[in-house]
Amino acid sequence: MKKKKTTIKDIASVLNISAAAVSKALHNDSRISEKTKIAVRQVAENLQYQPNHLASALRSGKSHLVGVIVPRTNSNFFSSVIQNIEEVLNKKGYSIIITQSNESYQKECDSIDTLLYTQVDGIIASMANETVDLSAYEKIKSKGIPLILFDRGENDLNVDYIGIDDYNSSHLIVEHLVENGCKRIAHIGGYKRTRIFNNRIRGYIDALKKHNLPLDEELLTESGLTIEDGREKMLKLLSLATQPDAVYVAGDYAALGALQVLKEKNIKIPEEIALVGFGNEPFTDMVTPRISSVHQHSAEIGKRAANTFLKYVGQETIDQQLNKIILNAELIVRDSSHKKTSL
Amino acid sequence: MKKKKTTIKDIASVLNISAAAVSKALHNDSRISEKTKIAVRQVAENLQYQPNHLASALRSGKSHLVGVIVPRTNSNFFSSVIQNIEEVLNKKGYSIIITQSNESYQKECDSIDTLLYTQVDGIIASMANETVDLSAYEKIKSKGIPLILFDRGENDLNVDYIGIDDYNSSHLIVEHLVENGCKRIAHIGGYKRTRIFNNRIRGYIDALKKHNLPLDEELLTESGLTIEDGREKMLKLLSLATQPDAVYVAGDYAALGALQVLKEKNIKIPEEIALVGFGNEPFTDMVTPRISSVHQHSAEIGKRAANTFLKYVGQETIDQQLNKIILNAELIVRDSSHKKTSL
DNA sequence: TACATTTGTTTAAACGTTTAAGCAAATATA
DNA sequence: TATATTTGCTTAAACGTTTAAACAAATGTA
Repeated sequence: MKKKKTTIKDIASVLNISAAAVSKALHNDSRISEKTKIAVRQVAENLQYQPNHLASALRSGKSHLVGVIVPRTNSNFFSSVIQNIEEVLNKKGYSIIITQSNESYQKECDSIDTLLYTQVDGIIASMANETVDLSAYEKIKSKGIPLILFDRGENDLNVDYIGIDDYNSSHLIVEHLVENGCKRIAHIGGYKRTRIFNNRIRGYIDALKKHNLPLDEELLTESGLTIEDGREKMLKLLSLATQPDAVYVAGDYAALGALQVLKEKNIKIPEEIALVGFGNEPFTDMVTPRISSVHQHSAEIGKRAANTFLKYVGQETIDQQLNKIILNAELIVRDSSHKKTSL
Repeated sequence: MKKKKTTIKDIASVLNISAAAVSKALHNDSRISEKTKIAVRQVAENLQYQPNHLASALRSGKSHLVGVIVPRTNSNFFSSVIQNIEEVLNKKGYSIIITQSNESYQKECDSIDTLLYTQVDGIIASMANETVDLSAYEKIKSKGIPLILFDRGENDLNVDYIGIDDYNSSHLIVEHLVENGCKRIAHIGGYKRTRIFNNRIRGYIDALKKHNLPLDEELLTESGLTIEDGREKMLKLLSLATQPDAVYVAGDYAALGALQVLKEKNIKIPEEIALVGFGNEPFTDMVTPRISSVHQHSAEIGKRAANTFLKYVGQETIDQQLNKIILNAELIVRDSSHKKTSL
């Protein structure tokens, strides 16, 4: 019952030629006769030959494997990014190894170790919320492996980064809310230590200023942006002496939590309080009322990340720079923020 | 700038011992002195030694990599299964390579080839909707690599399978709908060629019989169960001479499509038509009205699948049997099927 | 005819590990 | 004391490829 795998040597011995000739034939080397090539391919087929990646990768020093680290896969954003990375890389003969950090720094370090151990040719990553210590990522750089960050990145690493213009997205949102007559706009934000959330907060603050709205510290909160966080922060906002008339939430899940609270309290959306999320998760279009949100061009981000990696392959020495690709995000206006009364 | 990676030989030459001794020291071999071990570990640390997986895997014949094939990762069910597979396997020193088939047979075949090429120690898979030709899967078996199927499986392959009791789930649903006074229950099903959907259809038919309800062929449809399919099939049901008073949809996305149509037509749910989905995707609890659905114990399925794989590791000859683990599913009753009037 | 080039192949080393076998020194056993 | 066992290491082969170097035979060139 023990299945012995066919190797290049088996093919060689059938044809009475050397293993090297077989290897070259399979790689279509110009110095091998057409006759031999055909014979080799035939025998390979018959014996169900499957090349051994471990051996070729070891010898050639290229594993043709790329590691992808994401906080989680069950968000539409990340799974779409992954899908597009895979699509681009598969075409070039690369496979990807996906790992989830579950927003845990420890898990992220483990993932990096596993990927380096597996001898990946490159790593494309989006950082966990928790991550502040960059030493694990420095390790990747020190191995001379290309590192590409997307969405959740860090300037200090001086590597390629692909993301959307978070700062400007906040401007789009605030502008939209102001146009709909909102004057007291709250922001349920992510943790400032994560660059993208910091940018959204800065954008929010500057946009308020631009529209001559006062910044009320009570209306600005930080959290992990889970559904539960959204509920909690929304309840807090509702308990204020003067409630906001709009809430801009930096993540769709938290926006959903906020929505639930508003509905439970029978607060009219968007008439009494307008709501805008971030990420354009499919469910924003499914709930009632449908939640306005920001589309992050996940497909484009995935493709760009993959192509950025490909730029480095074959390069002798990898000398990475802080090279940012910033895409314009798009505000998708839906029921939750579109006051028909203001038309 | 070119970073040369530290090998076992580098450590050996620093300490003036053989590479073999280093290897053994790192593996805590009993025949190596404590003194040497400490020295080796110290030097390894200093030189930032990272073992080369390719070399050890090639030599030992074990890659400690497991392939996971799913139709897609952006469904809560699959991502939860994956997360649990990973959790169990990581603890035992295995990493996983995730691939998505996107419900395409061709992509599935490519994935299998890639995984075999990568020399994975096993494959855990859920089949694409399209798949009818099993030869790619036979190939896995013929290589003597353990193959474990979950959710979407196939009896003919005679391998381990983990899933829920689809047949009985249909009974639970029909029973629940009957209890809520429904008499004309439609079923928007998946394609019969996929075992799980076939089982749901069989369960639906038998459950109707059990409750003395007539089977009306008009009320039973097959599709790919996308949102669009759900919309289409629902519209068709509404165009019938006598409309159903309940619809059981074999997938949550299609159920969502059906819900949208019902809401657009201002049909009261569940009073006029009750609705039940399948899969318990998070959004079923987010939409209005919240959709009743079947919880598939994704975490448990993931854990069981991983443990089933682990059962085979180290075994000289893999002799797989059709070994089914069938878990009881759970019906989560929500607004869309709970007629308060019947209380 | 003599030499150069091209063609088609072989040989052998290398990639970084693991591991069976061997061996000398130290320690235990009788 | 002589022999057996254990300890701690080394040597060398192996895993399945790739690839530089070598080489014989065929073909081209002058």
